[in-house]
Amino acid sequence: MGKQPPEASNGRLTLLTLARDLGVSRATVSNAYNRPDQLSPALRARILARADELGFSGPDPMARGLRRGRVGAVGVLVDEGLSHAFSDPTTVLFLDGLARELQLDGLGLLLHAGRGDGVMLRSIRDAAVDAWVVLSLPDGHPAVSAVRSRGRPVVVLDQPFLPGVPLVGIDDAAGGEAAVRHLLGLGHRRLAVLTMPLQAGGREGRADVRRQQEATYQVMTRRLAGAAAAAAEAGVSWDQVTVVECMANEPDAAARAVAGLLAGPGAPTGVFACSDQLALGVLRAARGAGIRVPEELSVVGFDDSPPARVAEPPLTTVAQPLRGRGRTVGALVRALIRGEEVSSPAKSPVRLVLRSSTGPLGGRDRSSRARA
Amino acid sequence: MGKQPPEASNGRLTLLTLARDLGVSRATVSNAYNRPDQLSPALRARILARADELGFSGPDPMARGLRRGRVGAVGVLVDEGLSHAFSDPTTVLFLDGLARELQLDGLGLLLHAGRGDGVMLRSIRDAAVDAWVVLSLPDGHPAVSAVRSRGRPVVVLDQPFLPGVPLVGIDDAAGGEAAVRHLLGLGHRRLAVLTMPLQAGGREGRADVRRQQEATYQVMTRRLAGAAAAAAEAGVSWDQVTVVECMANEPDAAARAVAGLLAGPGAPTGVFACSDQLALGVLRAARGAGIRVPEELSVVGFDDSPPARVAEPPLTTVAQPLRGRGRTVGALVRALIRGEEVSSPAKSPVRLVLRSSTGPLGGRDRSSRARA
DNA sequence: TCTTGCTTCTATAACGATTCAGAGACTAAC
DNA sequence: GTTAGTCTCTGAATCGTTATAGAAGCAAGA
Repeated sequence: MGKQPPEASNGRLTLLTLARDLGVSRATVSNAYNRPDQLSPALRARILARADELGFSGPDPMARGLRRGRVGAVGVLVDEGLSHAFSDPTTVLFLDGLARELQLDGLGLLLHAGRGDGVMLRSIRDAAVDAWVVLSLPDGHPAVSAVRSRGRPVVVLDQPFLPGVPLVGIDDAAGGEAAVRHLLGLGHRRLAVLTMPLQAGGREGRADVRRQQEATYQVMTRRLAGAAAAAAEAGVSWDQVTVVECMANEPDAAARAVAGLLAGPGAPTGVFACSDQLALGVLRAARGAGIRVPEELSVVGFDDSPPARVAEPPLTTVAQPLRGRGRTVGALVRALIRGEEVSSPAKSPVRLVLRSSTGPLGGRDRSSRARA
Repeated sequence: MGKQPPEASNGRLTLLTLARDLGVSRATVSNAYNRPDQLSPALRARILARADELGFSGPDPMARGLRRGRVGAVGVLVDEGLSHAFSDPTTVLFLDGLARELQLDGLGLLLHAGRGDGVMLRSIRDAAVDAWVVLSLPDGHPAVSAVRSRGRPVVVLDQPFLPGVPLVGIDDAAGGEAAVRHLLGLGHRRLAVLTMPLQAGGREGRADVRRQQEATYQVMTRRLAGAAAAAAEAGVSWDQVTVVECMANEPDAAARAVAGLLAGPGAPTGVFACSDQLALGVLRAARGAGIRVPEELSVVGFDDSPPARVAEPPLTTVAQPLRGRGRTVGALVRALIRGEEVSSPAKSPVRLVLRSSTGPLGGRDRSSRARA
């Protein structure tokens, strides 16, 4: 009998308390929870039964985390507030896929939302997590460097690009190209493109080429580049295409941003909205202005989120694997936590889903053309 | 010079590494981060600068958590999957309010979703959190007892009721009563009530009184009781009111559940849906069946969630403070973590918001009656 | 009988920080 | 010159667990 550890008269229930009570060692109690093969089934049963009796709910997660070097949680960094993030079906599906995948290893999701202010940075410094997932943050967002300096594995969705950090993304340029090519193919020449905020904070209104290139949201830059490529291919100068930036990735913002445009002279006959959320806003604005879709106005969205399917009319849109991206990111995170080396997977291809929000220029055809 | 701690040649950067490097004690480095008043500004600056240089991102959260007894995270328990929870605007707003309030103390949100299976229970046991928030879980959900046994503060939203555990809720009965009284006041006598799942799993179709009373979701029980009280008051037997249970709290589920009802003989002229999500489904079903709202059918929702305002037509609904409930719960959690004693606040009152989805029986009035 | 091996359990050393009591040095007051 | 007080900083104890090495007991094989 060596030096006795101090009396655990603390009140708090610990492994030691239980061990004393049962007359066994701490290690044995620990093994009862973590390594059943290390002790006789009979003793294990006795320990667990007594634990239950005393109301001991197992080893303290913090101490275990310290000792083992992992806590079983993954930090998720999202832009803006939570309600903002959650009101976007795209994000929600991503998180769902991510959570499902991580649950395979019993990993939880620790959400961090904010604009990168002091509070957010502090909570990043202090967060007990095994890895990080960065969710479409703009280049230069302070939270990103805060996360990197924590020295834990990181996986990025869409952006920013960080050397040596796995990134899961899609071929945004191809998506933008497909959308605009589709509109051009239907005969539309008076085009408008609606973008999410191009820089943190956002700004409502026309975005000239300069603003387009200065965008800190590369996803937008790439989709616009694709759109421009399609235009060039059809001999349409990019200058003739009205690019409008919205204050936020929400239907309301889009509806506000296009209201004037749709009513004005030389209104576009085809609109490519860089997200379904924005496209829904366009539909709403059109309905408000008495403009028929697709007879008078064709609208293409991006994402193929659930609301796109039930929209009135159902949206033609660029589909990307939403929940699937979550699972992919989750799988990478799990591998990184296991200590494996991983690299960015190939960008998922995108695919244009044709529904009823687009039609030939001047078309009067009301028949359903859904070929999804 | 007493016994030297072992060489920190580990590779990993710790307080000790930094202390050695600078020729100061661990305690001083710790103070540089946590108690600036405990050392000279000059030394503190030197320490932080050197930390930055070496890429040391501050004290290890796990070790700090163990020593201090808190980690800076709050566990949130939600029913079903995350996507399910997030697709409900009510939940999203609640979480947003909760996150904002918790952020005041630098607390993050650790999400746990699931049906109470082994995986979920295990992740509850292993989660490093300072407190728990239980989000409308049915009575007897296994996750609830798992959480309670962890011995940390708990706050419940809506249900289940747990002795000694603060609960934030609203006056559901009054809400149900107001909704049905409103319909009765407009002259409606053929009524239907649409409920969310009454028990875990849900079931689609008519719910007889027995099923209503066996509901494990007390929120439903109470709203139904209120509705029944209003009916009784007007001399309408509860038996004459068609109560239909939906498979899920989603518009689609509601639309499916009422499709037959609206088409059939003796179709109701007034519907009280126990949530806006369900009410939206009713609107959709009505539109699909060519039934005009409110001329031929009046619909009342519950929650006053954002979609209710932009619905077509805008929903008459029972308003409850959505984001506000999140803040209230957050404030309670913060107080509990500080060690204060708290008790359940009074149930927030509810209030009927009149919009355009309800009208007098047989009414043909198309003028806007929004008085919200 | 001695060795070998297996099973079951224990003692002890980390894990990386925070906190408390106090050591020195220096200043201010008497 | 002594005492008291203030600033800085340090040493050691502690948080509750897991991992490692090894002890004790027993059975089997040579």
